[in-house]
Order: sequence, then structure tokens, then C-alpha cells
Amino acid sequence: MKDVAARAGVSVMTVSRALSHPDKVSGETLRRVQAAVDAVLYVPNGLAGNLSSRRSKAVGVIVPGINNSLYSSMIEAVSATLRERGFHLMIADSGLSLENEEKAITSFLAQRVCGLILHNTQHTRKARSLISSIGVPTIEVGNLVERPIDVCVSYSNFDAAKAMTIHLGRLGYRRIAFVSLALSNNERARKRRDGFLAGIRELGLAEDSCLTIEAESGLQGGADAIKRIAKTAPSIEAVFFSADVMAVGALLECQRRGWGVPSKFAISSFDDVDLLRHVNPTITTLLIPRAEIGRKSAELLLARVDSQPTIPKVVDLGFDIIQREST
Amino acid sequence: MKDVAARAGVSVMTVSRALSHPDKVSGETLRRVQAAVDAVLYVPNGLAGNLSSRRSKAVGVIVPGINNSLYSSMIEAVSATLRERGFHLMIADSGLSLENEEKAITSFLAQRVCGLILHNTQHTRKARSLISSIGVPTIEVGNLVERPIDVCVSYSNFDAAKAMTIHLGRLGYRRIAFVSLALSNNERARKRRDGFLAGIRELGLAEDSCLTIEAESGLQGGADAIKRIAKTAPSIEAVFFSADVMAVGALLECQRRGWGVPSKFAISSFDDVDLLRHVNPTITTLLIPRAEIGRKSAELLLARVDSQPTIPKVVDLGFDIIQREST
DNA sequence: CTGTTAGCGCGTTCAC
DNA sequence: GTGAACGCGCTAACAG
Repeated sequence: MKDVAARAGVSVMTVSRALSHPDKVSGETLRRVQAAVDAVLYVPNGLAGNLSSRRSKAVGVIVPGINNSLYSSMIEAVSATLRERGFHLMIADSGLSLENEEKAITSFLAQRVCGLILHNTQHTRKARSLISSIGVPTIEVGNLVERPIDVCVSYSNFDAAKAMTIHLGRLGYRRIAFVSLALSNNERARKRRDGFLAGIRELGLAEDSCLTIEAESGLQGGADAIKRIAKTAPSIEAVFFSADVMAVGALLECQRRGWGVPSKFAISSFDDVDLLRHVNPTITTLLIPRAEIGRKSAELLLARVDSQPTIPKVVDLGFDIIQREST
Repeated sequence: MKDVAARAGVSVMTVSRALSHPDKVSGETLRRVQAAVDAVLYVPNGLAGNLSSRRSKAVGVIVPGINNSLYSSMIEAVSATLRERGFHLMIADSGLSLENEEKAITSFLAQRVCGLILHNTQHTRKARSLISSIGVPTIEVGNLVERPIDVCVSYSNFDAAKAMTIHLGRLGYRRIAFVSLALSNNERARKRRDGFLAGIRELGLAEDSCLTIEAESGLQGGADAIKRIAKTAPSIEAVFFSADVMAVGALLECQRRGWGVPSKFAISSFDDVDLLRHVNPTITTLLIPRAEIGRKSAELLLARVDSQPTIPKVVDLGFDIIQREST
């Protein structure tokens, strides 16, 4: 920056202003500075600027898995929103471990991110106290909580699972199975299970004619689950796969075995991934507004960073049921 | 840090040493410092440290799309490798636009990242000169180039497409169609097309009995492409979908129409996404070592950052052909 | 509109 | 083993 100042024949301060607040500088000076910047291929040192002004333009995002389209569609929306506003995106992968999340938070805080987006609503004690003692704006995503650290932007896993269960009941299915990811260490999965059970009760169905099982994620997990159900509970009429692409794995397994869908098993899923619209039959599912959650989170976070006044503490972005051929 | 020093009854310098080089400090002092750190919930300011030591621990990664499992599986591997070594990950999405890439590079350089990973081998002039004038270690990924800016870690799109084409020829298919993403603005797609044509020539097939078309990405793009081929070139025997999940979209469309695969159309794909193993028939494809590319890129980048001596300029991680039921 | 002064919070370099 | 001074590159707060 000194070089640029010398070359333009002005002070360092003027260069700084010309770059940060172009309107606070005369047109002539501005031109000279810009010419000098181009000549030297000057790249301002954002770190030094951050240190001096005591604020950074980096946002930290922590997700359970980067290579999972549900999270990455949210990240993409966050990324686009941040870029529009000139902010940077730092990403860490917690792999559903609270300890890893805590490490990532510590690491982000050490880099003085101006805000955090956490795809998780459970945290270690230390993580919570760190965030609140530093006072960094934080958006929690992935589940609706009543008392967020700061701000929560999400849909309700409980409500969504309950709504789908009731939807299946209204379609006439009375023996319904619920397949989820491992419940331990996964609050979202537990909330969905609770929503399912609430739906069963509200429908007035016999709880012992229904079923709750856990499965591995992925297509294989779904295929395994449907085989297990056929073997141990053949009277089941509908299966609600509450995560991931398990429903597709189950459908493909049914095709391999010549089992009709929905005649032998009706199938429903939780997220509207592209694939569900392309298989035969198309699969009934919930539409979770992942991209909108990302966009809204980033917007509210930046509003918090600008310390804009009243911001809602909890934003429920809802969900929709997409009825298709598989139910 | 001042607070910590006062609380521990030592100088700021001693605190700094206790945190960075614990072995250079007496056990007693170390204990007192750590107690003070815990008491104040002190989080060291990494930015200030970077500024002072003139190096940061952040790596910038630029991909054409965050929400694309081919890139995100690479990113995940990068993320894991960086975390092991205590480095941070910044991500930007260029959307296949060179202008956006240049902006992202400028932005990363301003944040003084210690290295760059670019999923792209074409860049604007300004981007190239910026990188080389700053001299920041840079890994290019996504296509094998002879003269990389710095280091290139990839597979060869040309060789892979050629190998698959020859594989199809050896299986007896003589009229082969090649479906790719839009060729403009996409060097990888062009290299694959060139590889296909080279394969056709090497097989000694009549070029006019073959076909090259462009399609939209995604399942729908594949479905549209196979319909177009059936209509305009029904004599085609095998279709090589050179990107994304188009092959699955095509297979599902064939199922809807009752067209046998491979009897009416043989189908092959480019990346071994999980789905290809689960549909009926399973789909022949290329295995591109995306995760290994990510891991290797991160490792070589960190080696460059540590200014380790001789590093290969071009690393070819190869590919494999996975023969399945669809061909 | 422009320049001057004084740090931002840490690491480096020397002394002690 | 420990501490004091200085500077990294920039910007906030004044003064001119």
C-alpha cells in the first residue's frame, strides 16, 4: 500500500479511503490511485484491515457432512448470498460429532469470523459458553428450537414427520413403518421419530401395528430396510423413510424383487431430491426449503452483523407435502 | 491476551510462548497460563498472529458448483486433510464463469490465503498474473494440463473418454453416441469429446455412423437426450453419457418407455456415483478418484506451503473402467 | 477533501 | 526461562 501511495503521490490514508470509501475522495485522486493499484497489481491485505477495524468479513459454516446434497444445497445458497454482499465463507465438517463441532467453532472464533451458521442445535457446554461470551452472531439451522443461542432458521422435524404420517393415514394406510437413521447422537432423527409417533396417535392407530426401525444411510440402507420389513413385518402397508435417499434404495429393491409400489408397500420420503421425481413410480415426499433456509440464514446473519435492531429469534420456514404415485 | 498475562502474573510474551511453544516455558508457568486462559475463555486472535508472522493457515478452494456431489466429494477430502493439519478451508463457487473465478481469487488473495485449489484449468489473464506475481502455491484440478500455473493434480478427461469409447467398441458396439454438457466455456467437456472422437478413430469406426450431442445436466437432461437420439438417430446402439447423472436419467426414461437396456440402447456413464450400482440394470462407468484427488491436492498444497523442495508438477491419478450390466 | 497520529493483537528480535 | 521494544498493514479519529 505504501508503494501505491508513493506511486500516486498521496498518503497511505488516502489510498485506504480511495479503496474503501471511493466517494470520500476527489475524482482526480481516485483515478491516480486506481492507476497505481493496477500498475503494482496491488492486492489489499484484508487481514490487516480486519485487525485494525476489528471486524472481519468471513462467516463460518459447520455442517455434519459436506458431501451430502441436503447440506450442500443449503451451503450453496449461503455462498451466493454472502458473495453478493462481499463476505467470505469458511466451511467445516463436524461429521455429527459434537466434539468436532466444538473444535471447529473454536477454530473459527480464533480466525475472528463475524458470524456462525451451525447446522445443528445441540452443542457442548463449552461451545455454548464460548459463543455467548464472545457474542458472535450465530444462526442455528436443522431443527426448530424454542430457545436458540441467538437465532434459529429452520423447519420443524417433528411437525414435518407428523404431517407426513397423518397424510399416509388419510390415504387409508393403517400399518405404517418408520425408517430412520441411527437415533443416538442425532436430535433431528429423534424429533422425526417423535413426530411419527405423534401422528400415529392422532390418527388413532394401534401403536403395535406400526413399527420403527433404524437403518444405514444411502441407497443400500433403504434396500436393507425394506427387506427387513418384508421379512419381520409383512403386514406393513406403508413405509415412511425419514432421511436421505433411503426411499429410492427401497423402491429399486422392490423393483428387483417384483414387489409392486404402492400395491405391496407404499413408500414416502423426507426430502424432495431430484431423483424422486424420475423413478417409477414417482415418490411422495416432503419438500424442505433447504435453499431458502440457507439464503434466509445468511441474510439474517448479515443483518445481525450490521447490528440491525429487532430480528426474529426463531424463523419457521415450514415444509410441504408432495403427493406422488408411490402412495 | 493482556488479561491472561495479568491474571497469570507473567508478561504477554510468556503467554504467547506458552500457547505456541509450550516446551519453551517452565512447567509451573505453563500451568498458571493455562488456568488463566480457561478462566477468561480466551480465544487467541489468529488474524493478528497471521499478520505478524506474515502467513495464514487458510486455503481457498474454488469449484464450479458446491451442490454437485462430484465436487463436494473432492471438497470433503480436502476438508478432512486440512483439518488434520490445523488449516482452514474457504470456499467459493464460480459457476463455471471465469470472471467469477477471478473475483474469487482476488478475494482469497486479499484474505491472504496460504494456498489455492482451483477446480479449473482455464483462467483469465489477470487471474494468472495475480497468482504468479503473488507467488501463492496453487493446485489446479479437474483436467490434466502440461503446463500448470504451479501444480496440477487430476485425471485425464481425454484419456478417460477415449478409454470408455474403446471399451464400448471392444464390446461390439459400432454406432456410438456421445452426450455431453454444453461445450462452450467448459474445457473438460471439450476434452472428453475429443477423447471420444479419438477413440472412434482408433476403433476404425465410420465417424458418420456416430454422433455427438449436447444436453442439459441432471436426470432430465439425460432423459431428453435419449429421446432425441431415439427420434433422430434410431440406429445408435450405445450411448456414452459423459457427465453428471445423465446416464441414470436416460435409463429411467428407457424404463418408462419399455426400451431394453442394453438391448435397444447400451448406456455408459462417466463418474461412479452410488446410484449407478443400484439401478436395474447397473450402469457401466468410469471410476474417477475424486476423493483421492482432493486428498492429494491438499497434501501437495501443504507441502508447497511448507516450501518443501521437489514436488511433481503434474500428478495423474488415473481412472478405471467399471463394466456392469448396461453394456 | 486530505494528512497525521495512534493503535488493532500478536510474533520476532534481541537483551536480561 | 523470561521480558521489553518494535513492526506486520491497515484504519479510526482527529486536525488541517
